[in-house]
Amino acid sequence: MIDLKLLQKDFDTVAGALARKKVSVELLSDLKDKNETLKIAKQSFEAAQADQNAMSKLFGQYKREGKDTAELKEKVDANKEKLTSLIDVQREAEEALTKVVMAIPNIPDADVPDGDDEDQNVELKKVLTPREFDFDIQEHFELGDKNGWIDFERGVKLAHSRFVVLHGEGARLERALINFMLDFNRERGYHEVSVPQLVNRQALEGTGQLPKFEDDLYKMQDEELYLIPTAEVPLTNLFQDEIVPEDKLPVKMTGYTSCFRKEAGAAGRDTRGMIRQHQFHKVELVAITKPEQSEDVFNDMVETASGILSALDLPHRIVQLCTGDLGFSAARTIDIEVWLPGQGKYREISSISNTREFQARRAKIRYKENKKNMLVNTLNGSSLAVGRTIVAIMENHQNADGTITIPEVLRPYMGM
RNA sequence: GGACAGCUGGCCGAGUGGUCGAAGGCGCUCGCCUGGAACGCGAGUAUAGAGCAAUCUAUCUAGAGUUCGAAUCUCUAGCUGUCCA
Repeated sequence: MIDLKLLQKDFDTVAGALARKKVSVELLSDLKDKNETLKIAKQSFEAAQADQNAMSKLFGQYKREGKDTAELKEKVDANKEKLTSLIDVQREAEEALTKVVMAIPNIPDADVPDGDDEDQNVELKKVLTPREFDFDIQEHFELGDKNGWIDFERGVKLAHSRFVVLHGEGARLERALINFMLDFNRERGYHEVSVPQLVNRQALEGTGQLPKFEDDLYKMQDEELYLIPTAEVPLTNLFQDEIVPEDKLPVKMTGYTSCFRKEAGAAGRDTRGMIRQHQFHKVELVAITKPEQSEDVFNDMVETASGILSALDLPHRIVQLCTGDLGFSAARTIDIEVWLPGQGKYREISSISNTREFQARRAKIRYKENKKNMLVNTLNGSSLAVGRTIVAIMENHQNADGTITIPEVLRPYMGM
C-alpha cells in the first residue's frame, strides 16, 4: 500500500512516481479526496462518540446521586441515533478508500529504468558462458521423454494440462535440488521454515496478491482459503501485525513449498514442456529488514540465487526489470534468467524483489526504533524455481546420447 | 466426536455492568543509597489512530449482540487445558 500521508502532503511527487507505473493522476486525486472524506467522517464520528461517553459517565453519576435521569436519557438516545448514521458514513468512506488504495501498485525506486515491457529490461551481467554443443541438442521435453523422467500425459490424466509427473531419476533430481537449495541458503544465514500452503485472504492482501489478482489463485470451495502462489505469502505474513524486535533484524528466511497458479493471463504461452505449470516447486528467500539494511540483503539474495546456478554450472544472466515489467508490490526487481540451449534463450528462473514498505504497510509489519514504530522493508526472491532448474540441468548438461550429466554438487543428494 | 474449565498489559495475576486502560507483583528504565555491587527506597513503564497542542477515539483472544454505559451479561468462532469416547 502506498503511503497516504505522503500522498496528502506531497501529491505531485507521488503522482509523478506512479505515473511511471501508468497510474493516472485522476485516480490518485480521487484517492486523496477519499482519504480526506474518511478523515472528516472519522473526526465527526469520534466527536459524537466522545459526547456519548461523557453523557454515559454523567448518567452513572446521576444514578449514584439519585438524580432524575429522564432528561439525560432523551439526549443520550438522540445522540445514539446520530452515532449510528455517522458510523455508516465512516464505514462507507472506509470501503471506498480501501477499494482504490489496495489496487494501486508500489512506487518504483528512482533508479529503476523506464520501459513498457520486458524488452526494455536491462541486463546487468552474464555469469558463465553457454556451452558449445557438437551434436544436435534437444529440448527438455524430448530428453524427459527419452529418459523416462517426465510424463506429461499422465499429468493431464490426473489433473489437466500444465501438470506433470516425474519418474525415477527425474523425481529424485527434484528432491535433490530442493534439499541442495535449502542447505545452500541455510549455510548463507537463511533460517529454514516450513509453512502452510493454504492461506487466508488476509495473508494474500498483506503481500499484495489480493484483491487485484484473484483470477490467478486457486481457492477452496468451502472455506476462505487459497493455495499459495508463492512461499513469499506465508513467509512474509509470519510477521503480519507484529512489531519485530529491532535486534532480530534483519530476519532472513528460506522455505520450500509447492506453488499454485492458474496462469490466467498466459494462455498459449509455453504450452510445451514444463516451463509453465499450474503446480510447481520453489525454494524461496524472504527477508524482513530495517530500511537501511534492505539494499544489502537484496544484493545478498541475488548473489545467493546466482550462486546456486553457478554451483550447478548453469549459465545465467542478471537482469534489472524496467517499470513496465515490475510486479505489483515491487519497488525494484532483479530477475535471474538461466540459459536454455533448447530454446536458445535466457528464461526467468528467479525473481528477487524489494517491496520496501509496501507490504509492511499492508501487513502491518513494524519494528521499534527509539520507541517509535517504524515499517520494515520486506524482500522476497526465488532460489530457485525447481521445475525450471530441472529443465535447465537437462538441457545444459545433456550428452550426445541423450543422457544427462548430474551436476557434481547434486550427486550426494541423489545417492550417487 | 462429547463434556467441562479457561483466554486480562513484556510476563504472572486481581477485577461487584458506571469512579477501569485496568489493583498487586515480577521484569525493565531512571534516580537515591554504595568505593563498586547486591539489598533497600523513590519515580516511571501497553498499543494503534486523529490533532500544533490540550485532548479525543479504539483496544482486556476475534466477531456480533443486549445496555445510556461491557474486561464484567448473551451468542458465534478460534485457541489452550482437563476429563470421557
